[in-house]
Amino acid sequence: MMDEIKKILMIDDNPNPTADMLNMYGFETTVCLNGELGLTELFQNADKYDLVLLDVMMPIMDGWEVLKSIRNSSLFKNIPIIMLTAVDDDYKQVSGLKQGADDYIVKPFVFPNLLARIEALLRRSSWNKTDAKKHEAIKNLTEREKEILKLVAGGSSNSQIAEKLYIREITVKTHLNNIYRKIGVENRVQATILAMNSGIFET
Amino acid sequence: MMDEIKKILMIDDNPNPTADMLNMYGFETTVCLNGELGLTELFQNADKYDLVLLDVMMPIMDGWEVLKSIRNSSLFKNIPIIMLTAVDDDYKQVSGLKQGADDYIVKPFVFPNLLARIEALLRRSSWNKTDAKKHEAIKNLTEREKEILKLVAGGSSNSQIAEKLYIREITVKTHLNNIYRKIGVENRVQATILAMNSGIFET
DNA sequence: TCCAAATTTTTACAATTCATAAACATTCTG
DNA sequence: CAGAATGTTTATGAATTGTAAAAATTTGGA
Repeated sequence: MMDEIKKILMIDDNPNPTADMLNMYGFETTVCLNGELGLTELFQNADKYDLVLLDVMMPIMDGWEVLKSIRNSSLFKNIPIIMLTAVDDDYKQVSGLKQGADDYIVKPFVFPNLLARIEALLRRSSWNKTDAKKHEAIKNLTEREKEILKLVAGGSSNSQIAEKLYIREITVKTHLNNIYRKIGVENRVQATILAMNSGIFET
Repeated sequence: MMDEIKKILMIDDNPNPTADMLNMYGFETTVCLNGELGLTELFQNADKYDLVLLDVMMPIMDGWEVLKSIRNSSLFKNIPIIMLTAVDDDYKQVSGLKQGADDYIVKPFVFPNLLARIEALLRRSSWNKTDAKKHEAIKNLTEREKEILKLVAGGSSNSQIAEKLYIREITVKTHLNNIYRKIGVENRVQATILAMNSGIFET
């Protein structure tokens, strides 16, 4: 495997010059100027980012709320998150770590300090985009495939699925094999687990 | 099916005379004097109760917190809950309904009023103790069976499970069949779904 | 200790699901 | 319209999973 360029999602209404500096140091930094945009960007590109930089002080939706939303998604249980706290508020920092931040840094900060923390976190992080990639893959299934996956994840057998969809059982099998290949799993149980965790069937 | 006696869980630090009245009207009412006891009782007898009466004004853990805890459990997504609000606080009532209460009644109330709401709710409720029974059944599996179910719900195949537990694959199959029978499912996907929702593997 | 019950393991056979490859119809898109 | 993507169908062998009955082991109480 090659060492890829690490991608950082920076959610901050005032990201400069940090974002530019990070890019100069070899990262690829995407900036979102408020929490909602940040969440949308992250959720829509689940397999893209290696780390999130999250500012606490933002209008509308503050960093703690964004943090909670990210961690509430089973998809992002492990993505590294560094909080940028504007004030040296010990209580909040501790509660932030409790809520699932991996580290925090107090603003204003010295850039090498941030850099060191980012690199340390990336080094020891177990965050692996494989799962996220699979969730992405689920979203990219065709409608028919999603329909079938949904039924599988509901506990139906192939023959029951065939009956419900008015197609042959053998067709179901073919679809399933395509699904397994596309989402990178080996059998229907793994597909079920992925489908349940992906949450795409809630809408 | 016979019409069984409906069982009510009343979580209230001052349940009289309501509980007695309900029993006189043919319900079987269990009283818990605070939120924690109530939650424990409910969770330990997941397949017992048909409806929860929940007082808002309680020391330590108020009714809204209890409500949240109940609804947070995937097991009790649908159990009917009536909140007993001590003050006519519109905001709280609305937010309570939003948080998952099915109805509320303002204290002090006229008993027939409560009775009517309970009966209406029970009539139209889709709450069905089947799922809860299955979750109970999972708890009652033997250690070995739980171990195997956990591995199944993790996506392992029978041969992988056999390898991990140092037993024959054929033994795994037998255990699985016993598991299916005990928890009332038909195949490993259904067992997986149940296991994931039961949450018993979090401890 | 000894028995009975529960748990765990094993066997043999039946059924379902999976893998692979190929063809063809339909729908979507530039 | 042509090409691409999607959906359906077929066929066959391999692998995995499910069913039923029974033997071995462990556990707990009389």
